[in-house]
Amino acid sequence: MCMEPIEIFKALSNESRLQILHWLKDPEKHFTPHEGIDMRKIGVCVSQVTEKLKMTQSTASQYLAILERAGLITTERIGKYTYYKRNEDTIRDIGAFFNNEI
Amino acid sequence: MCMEPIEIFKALSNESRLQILHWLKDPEKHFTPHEGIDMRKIGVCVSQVTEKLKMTQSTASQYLAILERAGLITTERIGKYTYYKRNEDTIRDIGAFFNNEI
DNA sequence: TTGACATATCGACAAATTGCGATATTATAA
DNA sequence: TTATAATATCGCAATTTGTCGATATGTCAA
Repeated sequence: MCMEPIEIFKALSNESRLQILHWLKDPEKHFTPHEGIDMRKIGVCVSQVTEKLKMTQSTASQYLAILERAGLITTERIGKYTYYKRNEDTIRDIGAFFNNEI
Repeated sequence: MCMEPIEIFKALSNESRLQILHWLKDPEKHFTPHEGIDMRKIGVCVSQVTEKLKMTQSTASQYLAILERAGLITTERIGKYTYYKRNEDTIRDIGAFFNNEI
């Protein structure tokens, strides 16, 4: 368990980032399909998030980076796409932190 | 269940405020006694928090107000003292929100 | 190699947050 | 009523965050 609660709460202190995390819970439901990729296993790419967010590519990329630095999502580059998906480990840990420390 | 997750996460995005919330879990352990008050039932006053925080009274008062606006603590004025204690309801709700929505 | 697309990063600027000192308000005791 | 202690609020400078447009970097296909 290696996480920075403050960094995590800051990452969660933004409606758009909260939505991204929520959408990633059931990506098939929220994102348009992409290159026959299994979103559940691999994740979704920046373009998909950008479209869904209705914000600029720059902002989407930065928000994903913030979530990643907080440990809430993981990243994997495949070809020219970068896929992001939830990191259930950290999400579980912060839940536990919530119950124990807060 | 009436809470603003963003406001709550912002309130939690600060080391001092996180500590206050944590200290209030077991106030007897963390605060110096005060006027024979039962801290567990009534809470702790701004002066106690100020002393423990080692910050100014102004900052302590503001941080408590932020936690209160987020619904994480409740306030009760008794005489010239204002006592604050945890609001377990909201804390439980945000935990549930975390498990369901995040 | 070049063109085109996907992503990351930089620079900017407004808005929000941090934490403080000074001051206003409230409540009690004398 | 006044002095005093406890708390809240105001105004501030410094820092961080939100969001963008522009540009740089990476990757594949032709």
